[in-house]
This record gives sequence, structure tokens and C-alpha cells, in this order.
Amino acid sequence: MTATRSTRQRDVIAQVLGRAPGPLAVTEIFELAQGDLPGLGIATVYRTLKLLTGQGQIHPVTLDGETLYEASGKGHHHHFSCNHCGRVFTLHTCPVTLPSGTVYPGGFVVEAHEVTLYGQCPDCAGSQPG
Amino acid sequence: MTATRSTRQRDVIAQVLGRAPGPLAVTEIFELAQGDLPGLGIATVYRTLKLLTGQGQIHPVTLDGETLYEASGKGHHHHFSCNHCGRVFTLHTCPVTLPSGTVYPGGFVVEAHEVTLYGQCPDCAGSQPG
DNA sequence: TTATGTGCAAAAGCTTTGCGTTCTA
DNA sequence: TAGAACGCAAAGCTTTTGCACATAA
Repeated sequence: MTATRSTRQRDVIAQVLGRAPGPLAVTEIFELAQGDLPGLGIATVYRTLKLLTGQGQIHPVTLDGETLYEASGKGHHHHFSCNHCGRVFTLHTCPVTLPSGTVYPGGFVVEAHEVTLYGQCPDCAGSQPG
Repeated sequence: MTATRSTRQRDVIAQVLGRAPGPLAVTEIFELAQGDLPGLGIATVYRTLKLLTGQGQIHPVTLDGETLYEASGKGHHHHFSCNHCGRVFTLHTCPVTLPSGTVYPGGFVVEAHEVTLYGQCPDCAGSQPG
């Protein structure tokens, strides 16, 4: 079978995602991880992201055409993308109630949902009102 | 200034998007448009999609890591992605009520929202129940 | 006519893969 | 010490750009 080893690279990448306030782009993960582990290669980042995704430890989120990654196991949540600074935040409240099995008009059986809100994050809303 | 001409290529691409039941991938647009206009080049498709997007006639939707395009002006709507056949449909009902200006816990000012539902489309729900 | 738009092919980005070396277990 | 994982560089894709020719106005 396939043995999966624990390496410094994997730990660092998992930690970077674990302490992020929201999903991160591959480039961001790469740069942050290099801060903890100079010499890290981008190929390792891609390989590790794929591995961790396969293991369910993290998962991809596509926003505005970019693929971001975030740690799993943070419960049901959604995202807020700031139209001003571009940062993406994790929201722990959910604006919809759609139990699995809900049947939508037209006969669409809902199993899951994804919501993204766009607007001004607290920082941007405070500094440039109006 | 910049004059924008009407060409057969642009008409065909706009028509393809206009009659689609949901957003399409660049490759799909390319193939469908070639059916109407053999010889069409992929570069023209990309250029036209960018042009139409800039004009607001169409807009990109990113789903499952892929960038799809759909015609604008179809009113407020969302998408349903079938977990079985992979097709994406347009839904004309909205499961959330978030007037622009709604302030979310944490101080996030909501200006817009995007919802994607995942599950079984009518065709797939009917043919393989359980 | 003229300069916008097109197709082709080269270039540019991003992601994956091959391979010799390093390091976990 | 065996083979999983790494870093580097080459290869693959998708998207963009350069250019000469075609075409809308």
C-alpha cells in the first residue's frame, strides 16, 4: 500500500492553512510557507495541496476565477469577498436553510450549497464610508 | 475613439451564449460556435468573450475551478451544478434575502451575493433514484 | 479606403511530471 | 537502507499576444 510520511514541508503547509483567516491562493501559501521553510519548491506546494485535498484535510474554493485552499473541519461556513481590498474571509453564519433533500422548482434535488457574499469588509467599510 | 464593429464571429458567439440553458465553458462555446462558423479561431473566442464581458453583455461565473460564461440581463438568478452529469443550470429562484446594505455579524457590509446549489438535476434524479 | 477584427502561430502563465538526491521510518 | 518526498527543470495546458490578411462601415 501507499505509506504517507510526515515531512517538514507538509507540516508547514498545513499550518499555514490552519492559521489563515480565510482561504489562500497557491502563491500566498507558497510565500507564507517559504517564510517558515526557505528553499521550499512550488512543485512541492502543488503536490502537497493535492495530497491534503485527497485526504480531506483541506479543500479548494474557487472565487473570482482563482483557486484558493482552506483547512477543512471548520464546520459549515461561507465566504465574504471584499470588493475593496480583495481579501476573502470565512463567515460562520449561513444565510440559507436548505436541508439535504430539498427539492427545488423544476425538480432539482439539493444536496449541498455554497454561498459567497460580496461587499465591504469591516476594515474597508470603516475607513471609506459612503 | 474605439469603434466596435459587428462581425459574424461576435454574433455567433453571442447567440451561442444567448440560447444556452446555463453558463458554458470556453471550449463548449468554441465548439458550438464552430458549428455555426467553421474556421473560427480560439483566439477570437477569447477576445470576444473579453469584449462582451467588458460591454456587460455576458459575464464569467467560476464553478468547480472552471470559468464559464453566460449572457447577462437574465435577472437575479443562481446556479445548480449536477453532481452526477456535471451540467450547470440556471435557477430563477433565490434561497436568500440579503438586501444591499445588510450588515453581517462582524461588520461585513453585503452588496451582492452568489449562490450555487449542488445535487441531482431532474434528469439524473429521475433515472437513478436512491 | 482605412483601421478594426480575424486566424495562425509564437509567447506567456500556471500546473504537472520526470528524475536524481534527500530524508523519514 | 528502502522507497517516499523533495527541488529543479522540462513538459503540458490554457490564455494572451504579434502580425499579415480580410472585412465592416
